[in-house]
Amino acid sequence: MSDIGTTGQSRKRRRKSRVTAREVALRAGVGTMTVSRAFRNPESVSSDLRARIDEAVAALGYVPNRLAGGLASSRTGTVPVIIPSLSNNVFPDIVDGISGVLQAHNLQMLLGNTRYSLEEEEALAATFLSWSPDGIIIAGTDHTERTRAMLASSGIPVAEIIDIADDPIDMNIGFSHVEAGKAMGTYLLGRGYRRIALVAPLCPRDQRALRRLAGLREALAARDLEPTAELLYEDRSSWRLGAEAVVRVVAERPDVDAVFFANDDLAVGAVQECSRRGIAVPEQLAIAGFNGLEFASEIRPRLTTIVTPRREIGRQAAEMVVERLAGRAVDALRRDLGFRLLVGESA
Amino acid sequence: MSDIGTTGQSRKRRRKSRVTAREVALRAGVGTMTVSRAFRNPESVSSDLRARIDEAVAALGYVPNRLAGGLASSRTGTVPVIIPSLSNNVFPDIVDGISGVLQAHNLQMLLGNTRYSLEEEEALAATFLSWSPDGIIIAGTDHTERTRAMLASSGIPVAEIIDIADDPIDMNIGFSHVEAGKAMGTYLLGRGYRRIALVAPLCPRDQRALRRLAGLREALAARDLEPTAELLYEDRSSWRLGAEAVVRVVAERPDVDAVFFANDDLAVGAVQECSRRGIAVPEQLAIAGFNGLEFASEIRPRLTTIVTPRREIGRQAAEMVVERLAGRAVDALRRDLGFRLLVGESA
DNA sequence: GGGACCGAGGGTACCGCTACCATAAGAGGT
DNA sequence: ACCTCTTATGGTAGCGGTACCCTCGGTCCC
Repeated sequence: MSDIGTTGQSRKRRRKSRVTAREVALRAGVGTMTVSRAFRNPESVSSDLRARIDEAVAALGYVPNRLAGGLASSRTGTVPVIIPSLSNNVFPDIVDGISGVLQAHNLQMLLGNTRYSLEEEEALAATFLSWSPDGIIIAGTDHTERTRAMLASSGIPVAEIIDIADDPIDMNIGFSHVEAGKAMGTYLLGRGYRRIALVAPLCPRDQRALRRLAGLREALAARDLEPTAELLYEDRSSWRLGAEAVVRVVAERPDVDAVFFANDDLAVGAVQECSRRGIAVPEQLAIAGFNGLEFASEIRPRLTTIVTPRREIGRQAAEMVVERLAGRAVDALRRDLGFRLLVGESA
Repeated sequence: MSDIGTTGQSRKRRRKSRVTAREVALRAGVGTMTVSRAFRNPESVSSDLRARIDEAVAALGYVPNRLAGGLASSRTGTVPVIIPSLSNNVFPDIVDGISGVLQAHNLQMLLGNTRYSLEEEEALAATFLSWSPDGIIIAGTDHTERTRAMLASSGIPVAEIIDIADDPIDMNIGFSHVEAGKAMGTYLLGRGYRRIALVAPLCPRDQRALRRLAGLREALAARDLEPTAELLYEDRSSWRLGAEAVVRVVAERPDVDAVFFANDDLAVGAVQECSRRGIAVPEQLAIAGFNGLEFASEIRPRLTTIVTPRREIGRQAAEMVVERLAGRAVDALRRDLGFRLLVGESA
């Protein structure tokens, strides 16, 4: 043991050697804790020291290591958001609402995409939780048992959004898709339509879309009616798919007088296709959509649809998480933000 | 001081006391290192011990703490993606391309949204870097000096995407927006249009949109022409904005025979508005868009636009980052994936 | 048969920061 | 003048893994 390890530093395993708080502290002639404080709560450090620290930080290009900070404090300032899709305009709106609030509170949003798979959702939840997030926002109320268990036992604020359920894991902000579907059904019935077809994507399993259909079916059942036809597609929603669907409906069930599409993308595609084929909307065939996306009101005939409070859902969910993190109790854990029937000319 | 702090463990600051590797190791009767190996490289652990560890993990519900792992190894398995917007369909496509590849390689994608602000971009880059990411993908080639410096000195693979530049920070995958604009200009000129108006959003500063306009202007200049009118909007692109823009153009410059919109959202809104107002497209007014979004081909007249390789950009960028992380050299650091002129009926 | 070699497994010193103290220096009250 | 009460600052022990060694038993080969 003459020369092995005697240098005392050759065995260090460092690779990148970023600037650390200690180096800043040395240069500024303060303790590391003061550097730490200067970053997290500048007012608690005298302006003299703060200036010296600022100088050192700038000179050395110090960037605090969040991993170390998170490990030590078990607070990371992150809030993962788990959603099933990005391609649909629905989720970007929600995410926008969330990120505005989180950003204002210095929280970092992490986005995860499940592609409508509960297995991927579970994997994402596990991954995110292993990062010790401060809170978590997740779309939907349908999860695997393990996902529920993980979230419930995580001890952090959990907000399930978009849909509402009777037994949320923790907080729940959204609206009832069943009620929304029912409202559309009631409206269509009120307009005199009786032979109604339903079209939905499954993507592969969009529970909320199915719930909207269920609500519409309920409305029909209340009048002893049932859907004249039902089309469920495995593919992603798109204008093209809506166009195909409406063609199929008309071909297979010419008696149908109205079609409810589970989302606006399908419905708009259908409206366009009808205009191409000379099918009068709504005289020959009424068309209704869901979500109230911008373009629904830009086509002619304007789409009759259900406007959903997407941005508001995101905003409130994020605010509830923030409240919780601030240690304040949140009053209504379960919030039904409702929806609005937008009557256009298509139905 | 009879009972305060005398127990010797009450002073520990633990709060959540998650299950740790040590507990798993104890239960399985192995060392912590073996637990660690069992997670990262299962083959290197004998099947006997592995089984015991698996049992303990399941029984205790152990989830490794990524913060600790990342701090110790300085590898976190994360790749932040910084984009300017989500509302536009353009970015979800790119993100999809990226996330598919990253997911396949067990890398976690983190999404950041700059809202087209270079300041927010800088803040995001700093935040993400403080999480010790393995690589980073960032939209665009225009950054603040500090952003460039941070990324360049980070020592991790950096992929700038969508646009191409002469002096990328590291890797660069995209296409030339100038060339794309020029291609559209050449096409429009070839079709006989001479009095061309340009419309773009700034959002507030979408450099790529401006470059497309610049390219178009170049094409005009080659024939000693210049744009008949230019409209730049601060608002986000939308159908409505496109509709407003086309109305304004027609009102203010009735002599305009073609309008180039910097993106399809605007262009489609314009086409719709024209059909509402009985303006014949393209006979009275030709309309061209940019991006090749799905709905561009679903309206009538079909939009003439430039199709951009969005998903492919995302895919290749992610793959280049993955290659680098695997220690392999990437052959072409700078890749121009080109674009495609899609001739519809609108111009 | 003995030593080099190999691969599985374990000990332990870190990674860089922050919670929890302890300490020191004023401030203020009597 | 003395003592308590703040307020500003620093020391230090973790947070929970992993890199870097090291040991140990078995193989292989001369």
